[in-house]
Amino acid sequence: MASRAKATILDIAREAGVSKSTVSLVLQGSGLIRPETAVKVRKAIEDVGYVYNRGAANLRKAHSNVIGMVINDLTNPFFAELAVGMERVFQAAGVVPFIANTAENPVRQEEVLKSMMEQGVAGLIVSPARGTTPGAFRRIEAAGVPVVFAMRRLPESRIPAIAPDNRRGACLATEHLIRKGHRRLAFFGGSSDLVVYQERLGGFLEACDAFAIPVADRTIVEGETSRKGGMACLETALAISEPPTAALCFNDAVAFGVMLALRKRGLEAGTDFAVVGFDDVAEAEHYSPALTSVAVDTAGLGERAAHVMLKMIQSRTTRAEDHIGAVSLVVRESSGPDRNSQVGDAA
Amino acid sequence: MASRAKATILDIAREAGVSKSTVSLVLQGSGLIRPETAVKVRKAIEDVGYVYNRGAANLRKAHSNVIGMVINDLTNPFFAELAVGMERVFQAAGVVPFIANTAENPVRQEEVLKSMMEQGVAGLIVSPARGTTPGAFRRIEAAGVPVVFAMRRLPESRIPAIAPDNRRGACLATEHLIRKGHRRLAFFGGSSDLVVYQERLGGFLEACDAFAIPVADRTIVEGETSRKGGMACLETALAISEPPTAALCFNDAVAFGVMLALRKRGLEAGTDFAVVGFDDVAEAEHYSPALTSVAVDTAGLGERAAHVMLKMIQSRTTRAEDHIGAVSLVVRESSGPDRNSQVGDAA
DNA sequence: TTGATTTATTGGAACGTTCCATTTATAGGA
DNA sequence: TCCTATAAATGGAACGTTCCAATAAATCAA
Repeated sequence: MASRAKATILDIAREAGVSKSTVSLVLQGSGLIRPETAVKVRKAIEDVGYVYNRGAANLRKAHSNVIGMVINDLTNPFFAELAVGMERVFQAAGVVPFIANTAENPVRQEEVLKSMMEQGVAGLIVSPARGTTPGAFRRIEAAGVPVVFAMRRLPESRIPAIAPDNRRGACLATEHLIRKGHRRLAFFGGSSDLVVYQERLGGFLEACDAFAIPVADRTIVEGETSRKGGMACLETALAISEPPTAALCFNDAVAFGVMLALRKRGLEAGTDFAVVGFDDVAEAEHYSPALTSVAVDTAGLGERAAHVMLKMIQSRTTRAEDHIGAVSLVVRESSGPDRNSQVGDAA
Repeated sequence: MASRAKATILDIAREAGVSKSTVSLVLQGSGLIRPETAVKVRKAIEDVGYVYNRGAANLRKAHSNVIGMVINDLTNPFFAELAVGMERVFQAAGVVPFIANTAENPVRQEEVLKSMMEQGVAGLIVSPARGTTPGAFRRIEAAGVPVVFAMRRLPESRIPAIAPDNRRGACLATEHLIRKGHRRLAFFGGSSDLVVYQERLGGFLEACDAFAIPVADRTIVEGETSRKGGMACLETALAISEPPTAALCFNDAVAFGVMLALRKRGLEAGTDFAVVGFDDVAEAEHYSPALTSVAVDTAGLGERAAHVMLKMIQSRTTRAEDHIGAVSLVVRESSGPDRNSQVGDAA
């Protein structure tokens, strides 16, 4: 089974008694080949244990069938879901997406992008690492390889982005808290170097403005976008003189951290302090108490991003429109009314 | 910036006024080149926006610098952690791992493996999808590409596997439950087509035997390895006449499902029913109640797998030894004593 | 039968690299 | 000065494909 040195198209040609061109045609499923010849060739392919050399083929074929997905944190189930959504549509299109993780490290991201370019990817879907410099994609754009940003965008960049309506989601969630009677509100986690952060915080402030919450009653605590970060945020916020009674968190991970910190203090999320998350990861529903969160349809955004990418490749363009995904607030147990408020549960 | 048609080594040569061979040497960091020449060439590379064509290079260079990681379920944070562990060591070695997800689908896995082979990977680290046929890797082995299994192994295969000591972990956990006074024990989730399942169940039964638990008091419920599966398992188990008072779960996802189902019934894990998970994902610690689980050092296993792979590539072999990782039981709140037992909390 | 048309098949020239065998330039020793 | 040794740079032949233009075989119309 299979000779030592790897078989090429010529070995197959010899084995089947045809020319290399014929073998190539069969490999591409050309209709020009007489069926019986094709069968003969295919048998030879089996016999010699041939594996197609896509590198060699790409040397002639202009573009490849691989698309790169560069993701900033695979450990976050949120991004894993995104990846899965994309894969679904790529699979149907016969493209194989290769995923790489940058672990939120711009240097690593640079390496990964370089490697993918060298590999000759047809396109790149990227969720950029925090701190990515605007110039990081200049060379890739110059090379004419289409890029789409997913979930995150870069401050000043003409690269199309697929992202949820962060501002509206945050606004919705904040309104919800205010309607529950909360008047001293916090925004927990994230940092201002992320566009997403600015959008979400913007929505929070917009709602505060709309309901005339005094600036003094808005507590904003930046922090890591992780459980640990969330725990720290709560501690910081409760230490101030007139602490908030409710918080919108940058994402669900932060929210889980906040809930954990509450429990450690003997407080209960929902009754003693209202918590709302963002992203609505699968876990949110199963937490105790179940987490109120802004659902962003992660897998759907992944599919959308993949579609945009395919279209860009097909039409050989490097431009496309941004896409803003609809969001909705999923109210669960973690966002109860303010205990000291007269307003109560209404609305 | 960057001409339209993509630049090649020859364009650089022309630009820098040297031969293509010189450029190639510079690209490989050869010491044979006079430093000033190298500088000149590197400048030209920048100027023309050159991107290295690894496909073309691999045509001559025997083998590439990319390693494929084929993972059965990226959504499971457990596997994401594994991937991250591997990436750490590959990065240090200057190899870029490309990850692909098979979504637990053998057909998809076949496509993914084929695609990676065509791409000319130097090696493959695989966590095989459920239902993988033993022959799936025959061609890859025949082609001389090293393969390592991570976390899962195949029934009859000479491919080296890196996996935790499942049997011992299950045994440890079961002993713990028995020492807590439980006498009617369950094993929840998973299915017998997985080697891992057989090992974990084996450990469970071994401990049962050691403590002379009657066969009638052992409840084994197969099911999906997800929260949903766990919920179903509990329902099934509680429906029988003498239901178990404790369960070892196939993995943490199942355990979370069991805890959720308990809460829905108004029962509390730890006090009303003891639950032990397997894998000790990050979430386990933060759950409420915190989940007792068997820690397997996921990232460590990932690193180990990556090291084995690098060694195989280096020594051009396709064989290596299996690796069995140490496990330990992390006792938290979910595994309280049996309420009706005299034995109590001792040990 | 002959020429035109269609259907199958085929050689050969790319594609962008690497690497070996040479050539050319530089320096050192007599 | 010439010869040799070393250092630096180079041309050309691969590598495994694709694709164009060309050939060969089969079919058809006259």
